Amino acid sequence: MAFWLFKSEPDAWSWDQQVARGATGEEWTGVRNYQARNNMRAMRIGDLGFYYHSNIGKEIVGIVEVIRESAPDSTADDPRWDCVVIRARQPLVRPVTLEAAKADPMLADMALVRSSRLSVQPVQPKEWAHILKISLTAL
DNA sequence: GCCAACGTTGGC
DNA sequence: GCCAACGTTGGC
Repeated sequence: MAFWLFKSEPDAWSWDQQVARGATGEEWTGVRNYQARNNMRAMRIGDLGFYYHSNIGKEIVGIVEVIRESAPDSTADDPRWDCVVIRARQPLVRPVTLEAAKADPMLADMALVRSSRLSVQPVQPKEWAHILKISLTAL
């Protein structure tokens, strides 16, 4: 199983909206970047991802699960774009901010920290575990 | 609101 | 196939 990170501006589609979709999940539409799309194509059902709020909050707020593998994006007029479906699993015990991630040497190589604008990123298992740990110990 | 970083487009 | 122009993202 692999780990990922999905960025979303809460103004456009927030964690709360994602949660409200329940087990049905939500098609992760709108990605028009090859790298991000390729990351989605590499996803398998059951893979987990962090849900990151960009612009407002700038923090990882929850965990999502891939429930459908990549298929044509219904909002795209070009067949080269496709996307997965994700559902909310659970909120983080406490959000992990970009600031906290940047300050943590363990996360220095994380795509998010390296100021990548990539909207769908891979997360290393060590990074995944470490962020979960921060989320718990930040209390 | 600014702007740096970066991806994409299109003319040549 | 190069590269300038342009658009977008997202932190600050």
